[in-house]
Amino acid sequence: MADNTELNKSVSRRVFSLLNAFTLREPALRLVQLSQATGLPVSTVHRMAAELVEIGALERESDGRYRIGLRLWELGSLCPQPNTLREVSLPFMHDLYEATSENVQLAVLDGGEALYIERVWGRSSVPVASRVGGRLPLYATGVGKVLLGYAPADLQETVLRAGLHRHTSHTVVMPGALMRTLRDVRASGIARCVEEMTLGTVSVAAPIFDKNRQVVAALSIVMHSRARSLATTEPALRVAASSISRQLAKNHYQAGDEVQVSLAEKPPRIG
Amino acid sequence: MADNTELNKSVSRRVFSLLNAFTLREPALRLVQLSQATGLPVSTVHRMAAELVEIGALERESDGRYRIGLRLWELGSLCPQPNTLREVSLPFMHDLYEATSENVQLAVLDGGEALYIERVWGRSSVPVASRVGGRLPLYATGVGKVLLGYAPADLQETVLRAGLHRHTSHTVVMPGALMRTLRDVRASGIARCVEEMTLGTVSVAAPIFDKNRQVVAALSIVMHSRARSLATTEPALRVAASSISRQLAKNHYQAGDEVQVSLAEKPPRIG
DNA sequence: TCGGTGATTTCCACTCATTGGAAAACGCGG
DNA sequence: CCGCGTTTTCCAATGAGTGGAAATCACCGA
Repeated sequence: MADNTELNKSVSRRVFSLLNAFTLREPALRLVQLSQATGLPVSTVHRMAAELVEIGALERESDGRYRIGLRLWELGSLCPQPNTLREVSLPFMHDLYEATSENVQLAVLDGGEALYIERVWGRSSVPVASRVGGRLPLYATGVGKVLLGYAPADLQETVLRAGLHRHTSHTVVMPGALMRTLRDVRASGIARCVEEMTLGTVSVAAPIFDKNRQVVAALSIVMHSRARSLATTEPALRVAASSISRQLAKNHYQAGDEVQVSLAEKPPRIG
Repeated sequence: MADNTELNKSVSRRVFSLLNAFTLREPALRLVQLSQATGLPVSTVHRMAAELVEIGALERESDGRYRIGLRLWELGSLCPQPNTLREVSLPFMHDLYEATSENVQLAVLDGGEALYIERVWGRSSVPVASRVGGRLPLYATGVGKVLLGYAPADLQETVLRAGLHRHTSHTVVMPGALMRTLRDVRASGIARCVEEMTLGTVSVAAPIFDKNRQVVAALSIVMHSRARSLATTEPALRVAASSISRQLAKNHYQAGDEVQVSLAEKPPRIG
């Protein structure tokens, strides 16, 4: 818990170590929990949290627990990378969902993990472990294998060296096997992931490129392992992925930076 | 620009006034711009921004401009309110989109404005002014009229007193007329908005209730004014809105708080 | 190539906001 | 009604943050 104790030099760091205490499975924390999680004295946390509530970065429930505030969500939604990708990809993701009725996901590479940016699904789709804003390991997911496959060699090594944790009996935990898979991914432009994260679900994933043919994200379909074979959904996935890439290129989207997409180009109308 | 000068007492406030300088139309700012926008001395901004970049709250481009960082997006995505609404509503929003091919939007009330939480659209949908994470006035949008119509009287007064700004020749700027509309909205459970924000677009909106029949959000369809009449889309909208309400109730969703939705309930699988 | 202008970065002594221990207030369960 | 864990308030000591100023960089036009 109290991991980041030493690095709490500045106020800003303290503030963010406080905010970072919130996670997907622990989105609401009481004062003492926050104190424990950050290693900061209770009175300090109390004062800071109160200030963050005033600012709107945090909200406080009637039961005294703190949560991430709307203003922080709003701020985060200004982040250009996920926003641009989302804006461009969503229509295609819908198409893909319509064609398959399965989960359609979009993820980027961040800090040696797959960070899920967007997800389209319906009532008949299989439940998945990923959430928008959530992270999953690169080596045991479809999107992860794509992102890792196209990543520079040193990242691949880093991930391998960090250790492959077995999630199911199908998880590939042998470095050699994984490296071979990654080469395949690169060669074929498609990654398959069969029950490596959860028994009963399989996924196919394809890379999304920017105008310089750099991989900026990965698109995947996740379905029940008894569903139609992976092979039949692959063509649709490929089409969607390259459509998105093409559209990104049109918008001059590059690597990890800018572009206002439609905001600047389409005439604003309303709802 | 330099509005919040006086209130920059604490470090946390300064940090957030810095972050708040970023907006949808100005998502990338250079050092001096940040300094101007916040009223803080350049050297101070420089030091702070550098620290925020280290933390990941900001990112810095090759051209020296700062942007909101991925970590901040990730943090914001932990905000329970939009997340829960999104998770529950999206499948229904897709259905609605499939049935109409028009923009489907979800917004909540925040700070006297409509804050857009989610949006589903396709290539054939009319372009809209709203963006996820963006804000539009309550009195000139479909979702806004719903949110305002069901809001407590004092908020209605506040909004009226703040002044109704004319966006198009159709914008209702007479307080009396607006109040009458709001009564209608409340009575009928539907709001209509005809070219009040942008010429050429119309919208219908319906409220979404929590288990205590409190309005927590508004759902709307935005389409070209020459499209099929508003009347024909209303039934579909109503159905979707009440389905979402029912689903929220199932998840014990209340007012502005918690509930882990599916995270805790469905078995985690993968992608 | 060489000034010139404006943005960025570095530096450091002053000072005031932040700190956190301690004690008081709260609130729940037994 | 008591006791324990949590939250809130308080305040004197102090070191982190500040910001003016000067150095450096980057870009442009002559």
